[in-house]
Amino acid sequence: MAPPLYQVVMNTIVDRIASGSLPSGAMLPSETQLGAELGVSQGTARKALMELEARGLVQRVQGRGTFVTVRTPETSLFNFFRLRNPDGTLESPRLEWETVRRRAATPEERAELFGRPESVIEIERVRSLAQRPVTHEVSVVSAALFPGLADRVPLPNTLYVFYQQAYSVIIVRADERLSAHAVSEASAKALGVPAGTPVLEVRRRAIDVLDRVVELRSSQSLTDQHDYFVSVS
Amino acid sequence: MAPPLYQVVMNTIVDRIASGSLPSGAMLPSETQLGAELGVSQGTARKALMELEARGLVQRVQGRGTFVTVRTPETSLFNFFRLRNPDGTLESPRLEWETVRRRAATPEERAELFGRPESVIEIERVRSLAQRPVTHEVSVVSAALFPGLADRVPLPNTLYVFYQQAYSVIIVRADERLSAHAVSEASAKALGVPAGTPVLEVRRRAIDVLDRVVELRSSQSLTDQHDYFVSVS
DNA sequence: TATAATTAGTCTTGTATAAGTATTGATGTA
DNA sequence: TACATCAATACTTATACAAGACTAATTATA
Repeated sequence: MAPPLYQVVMNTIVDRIASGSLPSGAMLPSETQLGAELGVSQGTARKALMELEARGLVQRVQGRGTFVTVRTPETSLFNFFRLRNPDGTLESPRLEWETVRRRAATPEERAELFGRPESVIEIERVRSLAQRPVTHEVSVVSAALFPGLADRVPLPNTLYVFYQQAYSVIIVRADERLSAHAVSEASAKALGVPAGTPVLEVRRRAIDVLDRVVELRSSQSLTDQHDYFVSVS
Repeated sequence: MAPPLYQVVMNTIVDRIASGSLPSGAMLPSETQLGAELGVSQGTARKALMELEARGLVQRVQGRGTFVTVRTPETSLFNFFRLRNPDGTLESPRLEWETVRRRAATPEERAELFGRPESVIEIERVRSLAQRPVTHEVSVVSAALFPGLADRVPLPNTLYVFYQQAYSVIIVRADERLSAHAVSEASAKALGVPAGTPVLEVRRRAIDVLDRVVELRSSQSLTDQHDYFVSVS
């Protein structure tokens, strides 16, 4: 069965974005141009663009055009870093320190990550809010998918923006499993809290626009001063 | 400025659902009928219906029709009760006990809840998974918005389904603030765990189809055997 | 009972027109 | 001349409508 035309149009655009030929912030062809270029009507091109907007991949404004969604630290924060003050406001978290190393993948990581990588890059970080360490997180990505990443330390504060800018890997959604535990030994040391302190543990699988699991991240956060904010529907 | 026609169509349908004249599971008029009835084209009626589907208010299947989304305990569970086994599966949580009482609203509750109620109904519950109490939750709703609710104990297991069936109050989304704490004294007693046990606290504001905050819920859960599952995008 | 025809619904595509945005160029004035 | 103002215009997306294709359930028929 042939897929509908508008899906064909969608796929070509997704490919162009994922390949980097339409970089972050770039203006897409207009509905009319796109239709002419791909041999469909303006209405069909329009439907594809609206679908992509609904998925958050592009943004459209009447009278101006359609643009590849720009992931700034702020928007990325809003989506994936979600510690908030009790009143709902948010300061920027500060990156205290990080270590980046390359190592062999565990069997679980091989099974979960896209490409079944033999070798992974592990990024360990401590973030602080209000002059106080609050989050200890470890991110793991395939070394093959992010060549040379380990040589680019220090990495930018917001990894998802960096993935998109430097590797055209666009994170669009994530699964998270949350639990409350007594802080782990490693995190207790990293955060400078006594053993037994309750922490919020978040285990996240980040998924990109091509539906690939490209990052595993596990974090422990202190939530006596801040809340982890979620909006569900 | 007159709103676009498709929004007018949307609003009339939302009103019909919220008023109960289109109950849960009911079939809506077809695109063609709806268009004729409201004096717009089939395409415009279609656009309204698709928008409502995107919001989860109706479900459409080609060749059959459009139906008001049915909230079963299962779908409601999937949306708003999110404790999972580590492997992602889910048993049905059992309702251990509940108490329902009417009392004066606190100033915070008055400020948050729709209608600034003087009087609220408080529903306290303990749920268990695998023969073990895991969640202690307290829900608070406006007494005016849910008349007679306190007289209907025992309440059904899933409140959101009940709200829709009995009061045509349709919860469509929620804000949640999560944190990890040592268990509160009340919850320690309710769950039968020692003081100091880490629990996941969830404070939720549930919002209905008319954009009203209709329920405040605070729960404490044990997460040593289960995870709290979230999907973000 | 099986099978074909019909009906009633959504889905896809196309076209015309409205409305919003930004640029350009003319015009008036200090 | 230099500069601000304003109208025209050449883009863009948004709205609305219409025709035909596809899909599922029901009804008629062999």
